[in-house]
Amino acid sequence: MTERIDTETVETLTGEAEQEGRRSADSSERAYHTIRKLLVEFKLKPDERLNEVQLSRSLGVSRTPIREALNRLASEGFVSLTPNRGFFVRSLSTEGLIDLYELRSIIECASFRLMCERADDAQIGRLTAYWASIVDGYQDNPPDEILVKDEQFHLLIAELSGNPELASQLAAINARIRFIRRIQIERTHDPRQVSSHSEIVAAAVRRDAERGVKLLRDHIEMTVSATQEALKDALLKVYTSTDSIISSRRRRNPREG
Amino acid sequence: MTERIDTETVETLTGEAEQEGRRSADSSERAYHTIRKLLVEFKLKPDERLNEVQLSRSLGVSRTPIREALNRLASEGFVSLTPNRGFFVRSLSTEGLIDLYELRSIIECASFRLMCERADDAQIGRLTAYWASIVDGYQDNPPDEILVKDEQFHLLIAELSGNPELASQLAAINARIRFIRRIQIERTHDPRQVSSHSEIVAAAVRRDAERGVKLLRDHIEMTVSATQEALKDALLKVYTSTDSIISSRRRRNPREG
DNA sequence: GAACGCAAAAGTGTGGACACTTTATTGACG
DNA sequence: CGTCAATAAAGTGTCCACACTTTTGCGTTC
Repeated sequence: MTERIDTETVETLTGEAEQEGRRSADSSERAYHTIRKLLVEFKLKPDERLNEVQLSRSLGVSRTPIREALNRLASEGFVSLTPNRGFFVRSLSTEGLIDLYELRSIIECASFRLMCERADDAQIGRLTAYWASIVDGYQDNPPDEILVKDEQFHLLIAELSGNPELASQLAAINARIRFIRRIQIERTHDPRQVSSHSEIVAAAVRRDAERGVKLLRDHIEMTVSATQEALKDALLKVYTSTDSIISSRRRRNPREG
Repeated sequence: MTERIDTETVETLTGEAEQEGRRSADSSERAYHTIRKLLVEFKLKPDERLNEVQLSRSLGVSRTPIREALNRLASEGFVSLTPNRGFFVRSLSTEGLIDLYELRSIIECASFRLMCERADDAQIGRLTAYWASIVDGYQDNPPDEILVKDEQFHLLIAELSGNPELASQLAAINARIRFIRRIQIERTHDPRQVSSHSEIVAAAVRRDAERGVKLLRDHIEMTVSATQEALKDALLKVYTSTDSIISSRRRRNPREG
């Protein structure tokens, strides 16, 4: 069976008819987003070797933009590169995820603290307004929506810290844990999420850094433990799906642990 | 005047004779390190447009590995990419640097805290041993050596936190502020650096997280103010050097702010 | 029949070509 | 003279070709 990628997912790239040669001038960019999406959505499985030729065929572009995309993804931690052997999907280990959650907690807590110090009332107002605009029926949203809204909420705090580096770091971390977060959100319909966010907003209004940091830490801590469980589901979900891109016979990279 | 890059710096790439075709299989990797070094050392100036053809000629490889290297450098924040216009050296603004120092402080303080919680005596021993091995005549080293040793010291703390993400984040941040740190170290021969490190080690041995965090914060804070001054020197150093690669008439990228 | 080695196949790494876009240059027009 | 348009030059984005490396497959040997 020749390995093929779900066309529905990839369509975006080949969308605009392309009988004749090149003209788009952003194949790399689109390849980057498409492959990244495949990674986030588990279409490409952990430890799997990425075949450049196959990817280029699937996305309808040559290997050059594929490689440029993979290089970017490599420095962002989505994939790894072994010389002369190619790119591999980042492995999915519990420890690695816990580390990322820990990093996220650090960035977010620091962001909140700085926001309390620096943000003026109008800026804090943006946070309360945003939360007010999504709080109604928050839990009734589909998981994808919840995920986006939750990420936006936390990202807004990072932006209000006044340090754009914090915001971009958080965005990068979010992208890397998104795949597991989505699964975790599907599993746990915890109403405490809502009250937790409300309390965080309240602490922000009072400029109560200590309280907010504690809330955030617990908020994230809570998800970490849920993640442990979600991970089992994830692994199941990954290794049982029939439309695997790579052929069934899966082998670990012999050069890595 | 055709723009040329100091050959002495670049030599590393063409070092091993290459009359006949290709065979190395790591041109991208070497291009990455070479260009990164050029950026760190100010050989390539802020806001300057990077000419791929020229770079490829200078480094003796084709544009393909150059572009792969630039893509990686782009996602690491060293350069930016504007479609159809190419790669530009990250601009050198005070605010941006302060943000990076702040991020560094956040990562380091969190690392220290975690190290105190998690590292066993043998691991703390590595820290004390490393510091003991470099403390003698620390300030007498050339600036480059001081920089490397200082970075290693702080990186070791991040590693001892037990969270590899923290270590890799810190390494990335260090690379981005290295160019200004070097200049700053040249300027300020502050003996407090030494005692500061010693105190940090002492706090680590006592597992005194609060004390260590305070020391680190002050330690970095101190450098930030020195950086403000160093920046003036840097800008001078950059824009007065006669063999500027960019022509005198300097224009900002019209598509950016 | 298991281990080894050799040859074919698959796959990555890089050079080079060329279309399209941006930038620089030239010349006409006000 | 300065502004604008047309044109030429330079530069990027992408494809393709091919060398070199790794992996697979097969036959040979003990």
